Amino acid sequence: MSAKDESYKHKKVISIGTVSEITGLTERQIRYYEERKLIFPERTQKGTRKYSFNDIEQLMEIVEKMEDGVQTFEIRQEMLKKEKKIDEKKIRDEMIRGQLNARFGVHKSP
Amino acid sequence: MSAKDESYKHKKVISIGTVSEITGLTERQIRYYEERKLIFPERTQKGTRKYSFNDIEQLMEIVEKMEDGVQTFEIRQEMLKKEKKIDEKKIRDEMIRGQLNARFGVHKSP
DNA sequence: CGTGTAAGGAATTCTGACACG
DNA sequence: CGTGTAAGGAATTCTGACACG
Repeated sequence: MSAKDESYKHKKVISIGTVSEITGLTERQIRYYEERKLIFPERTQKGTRKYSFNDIEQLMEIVEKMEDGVQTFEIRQEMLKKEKKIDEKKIRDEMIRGQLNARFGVHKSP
Repeated sequence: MSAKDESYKHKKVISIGTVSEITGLTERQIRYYEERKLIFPERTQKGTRKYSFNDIEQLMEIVEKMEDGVQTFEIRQEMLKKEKKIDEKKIRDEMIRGQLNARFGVHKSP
């Protein structure tokens, strides 16, 4: 996926009414999941929430988990675990990259 | 590009205020370009316009052409020409496919 | 805990029109 | 032709709170 496609997915441009239509959730529910830190819309200057397609996908996953009786608190914990794993992978990758550079790296500026 | 990425690009979910922010155009301008048939937003049930990322890109191109002194009428004509070319290619492709099928095609149902 | 709802206000969007040029 | 603007109305969104359970 190119960087451009990524920007489509992550750019926060969709207002809550549209998100409600797409996901089938009420605005109340969508705001509540934000309160529980499951999604993180941006705000315009005057305070209206803006969501990305990625947020919508996240909401779809939340819906499924809620239907399985999972509580928002647990969903949040799962999210934090996943983030942690990703961060750890990043650190590992950077370490490998750093060591390769230290031994075989090309130094561009003199 | 996968079908999913395509849907991000073409799904009409962005309201005019956001489009205005992103493109730098006034709402007046955006509505006018619609009147001139340069863009085709969808409408919600209650009549508010919804744009896609593709529409935004289209608007960016319009901006450049307008800066070059091209009139909306001419921009529309260019668009129609391009569409025509695409349609012609589609027909050619389908004819080739059809002929291949007629001679060597596999018939799935007996 | 998760969600519905009524309340009041602020911001958004829409249309049709007049204006300038 | 392309765009600005004031006008009036309708639809959207926001917050904080009460309710149920």
